[in-house]
Amino acid sequence: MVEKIDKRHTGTEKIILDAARHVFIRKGFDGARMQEIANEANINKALLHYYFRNKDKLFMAIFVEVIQSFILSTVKLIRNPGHSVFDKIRLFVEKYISFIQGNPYLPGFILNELNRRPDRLVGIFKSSGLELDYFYSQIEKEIREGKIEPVEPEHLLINMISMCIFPFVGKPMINTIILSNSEKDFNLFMEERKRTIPEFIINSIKKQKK
Amino acid sequence: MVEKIDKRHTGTEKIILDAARHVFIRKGFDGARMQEIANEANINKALLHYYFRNKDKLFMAIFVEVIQSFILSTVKLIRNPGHSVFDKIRLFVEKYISFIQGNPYLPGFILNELNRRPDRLVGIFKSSGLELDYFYSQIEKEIREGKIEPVEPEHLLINMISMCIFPFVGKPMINTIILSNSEKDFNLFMEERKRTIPEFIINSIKKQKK
DNA sequence: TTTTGGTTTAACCAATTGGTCGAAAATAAA
DNA sequence: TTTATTTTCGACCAATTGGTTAAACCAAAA
Repeated sequence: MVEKIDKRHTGTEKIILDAARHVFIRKGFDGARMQEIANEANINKALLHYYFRNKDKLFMAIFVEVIQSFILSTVKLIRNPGHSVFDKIRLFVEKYISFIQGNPYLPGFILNELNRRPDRLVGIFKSSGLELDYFYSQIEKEIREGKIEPVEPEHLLINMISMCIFPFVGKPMINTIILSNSEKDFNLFMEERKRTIPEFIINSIKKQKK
Repeated sequence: MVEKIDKRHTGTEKIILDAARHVFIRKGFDGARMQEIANEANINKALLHYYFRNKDKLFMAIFVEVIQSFILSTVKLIRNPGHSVFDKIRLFVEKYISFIQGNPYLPGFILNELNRRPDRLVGIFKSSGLELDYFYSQIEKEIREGKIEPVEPEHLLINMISMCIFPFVGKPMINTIILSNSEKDFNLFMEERKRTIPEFIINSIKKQKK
């Protein structure tokens, strides 16, 4: 109990936030216990309330932070000009999956809380400057230029995101159903998907040579 | 409070299960309250414990039921012989999305509980006779016959399931980000996907004419 | 009518949980 | 050093929650 965690140059506030993020992501809002967060931060429970008045405030603090980091990783990729749609698809899938591999419980956490209290979301999203129009116009432009087959941009985007995120949310299911018989493990499967998904998408929308 | 819900030919046990299913799916295990379930069933809280010894037992009862209904709707489609892979893809997407439209909170509930207590899952899945080998062999057969391009069956299946389920899990996100500017609503979007997804998949794996 | 068995209820209990309070350290200001 | 301010803590509280109990209810059998 004595071992003080290396504080670096950060204060108690940061320590609390780190602990809270861990616990909330593992257990969700309802499952998380203030005491558990306090333990993980090696501090007194009363301190939580000293820095963040109540559980709700503490939760929102990390929820906002987490969602914004998630959105940011999306925006950067999609907005970048100078890449063709195909390039962006390859880049997006590769980087997005890698990002989630580093934070495998993020999607489940976000999706769960999103559905439990949808109202809380809107403001966060609006304020994080997610802008998809540029990506949509680029797709429509390349369709007109005959580089790719006609597709609905919204569906293409959702398809791409679905195929990247869903496996992480459904990981226990996939492990049981899909990979049970083979000796393949989940991480290897997701590595394959970095190659497999862009192939799959591009194959579908690239202009056919008749 | 007096209005007795139509019991049909079922007893209190069924009434409790129905109430429990509603509350658990809405709130998850941690968020659900025995009292709330009792209220929704118009019975005394002690009765819950009389029929199902404790919260855990009650939860497992409905969890198993729900998962099996979900799996069953998958198995039926995939196993059916006499359909080509393309037919099955069209049928699967159409029926699967329709099924979830009728139970829109099922995927979120299942995925969440799956991740919270993965261990509980395995047994349920094993006992529900999910068998994918037939589908895999059929795909490999049609690849050999030159009907479809070479693809990894596991990835194809996960892609298909991802594109169907994910939008429901991420509904609040989609509503905010994707459909906010257009007047399109979510249900219409999913109706479109019944056409859009099979098109997208088949386009990707159908044999190219050079 | 009395008995018997399962069913239902109100009242209660112990444990947990989010949150508070006043005092003690620790730190900064004077 | 003395004083004021901020940070940390142990102890406590009120409310909630899962679970129990003993008694009441009620239909069918005896």
